[in-house]
Amino acid sequence: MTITEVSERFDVSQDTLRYYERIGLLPRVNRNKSRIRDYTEKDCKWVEFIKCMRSAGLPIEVLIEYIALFQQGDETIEARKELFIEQRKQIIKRMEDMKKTLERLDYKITSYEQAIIDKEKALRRPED
Amino acid sequence: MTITEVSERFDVSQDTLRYYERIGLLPRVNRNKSRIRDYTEKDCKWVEFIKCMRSAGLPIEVLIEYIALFQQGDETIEARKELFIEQRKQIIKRMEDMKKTLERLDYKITSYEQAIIDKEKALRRPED
DNA sequence: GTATCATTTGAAGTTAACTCGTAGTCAAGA
DNA sequence: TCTTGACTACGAGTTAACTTCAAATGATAC
Repeated sequence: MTITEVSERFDVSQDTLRYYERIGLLPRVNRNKSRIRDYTEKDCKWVEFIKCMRSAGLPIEVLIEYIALFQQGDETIEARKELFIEQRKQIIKRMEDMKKTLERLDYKITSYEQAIIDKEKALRRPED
Repeated sequence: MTITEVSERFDVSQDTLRYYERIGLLPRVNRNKSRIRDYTEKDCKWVEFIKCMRSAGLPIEVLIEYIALFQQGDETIEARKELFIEQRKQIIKRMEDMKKTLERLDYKITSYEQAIIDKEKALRRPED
């Protein structure tokens, strides 16, 4: 699979794919005889995984650490588990913050709606 | 209220408070006779509001726009409402992404736990 | 066989959101 | 009066995460 195909399939720019590989966020992708990247299904799984984790705000640095641990084999299972538990905690914290903000936005939106209705009512009153 | 007090009260650095004001994210704070900032309760409300919105990931640019609209008065209520509705949509999208990631992390954590248990069991088996 | 086009690498540039550095002001304490 | 410490403005520096650029290479189309 070429970089163009992977880029389109996962909606990640080619530059980003190369960048991820360069910084060790993606395990090194194999090249064909012309030194051009040839992505396997396994590589694609990684891309999809990274996309998912990034969309939840996990920092690249943490993901690099995870990949490194993963490549060291079964000895690092405990460490990987701890890493995920920590990230899980942070996602929950962020979701709580967002929930609070959401409630506040909802309240504001409702108030604004009421204000708009009131304004219209005032306009429709005969004495104006 | 001095900048030190506000900074401590909301856990926002003095630099950030000055920065927010400089870029128009905070309405201009009054100075005393010595040109030193003297925050009112109203100013504090803004700081708290900005902190809340930022914690949910609303971009500074959007918040600047909101403050600008707010300062133009009642004519901008509709625009402010639309701005909030758009941000609301984006927060919900991000929360959904996070929820998906969370489920995936939970699954991984459980698998790792099982793997650790299996490894320990293997160690305890008499034939080893 | 030459033009075109995707791809390669590594370095430099960009953006958002701060954060720091510098030089200067001002009020209070020794 | 001298110094100490908080504060000021504003420009420069930083960090994360990309993105763009430039020069070179290789394959394909005509």
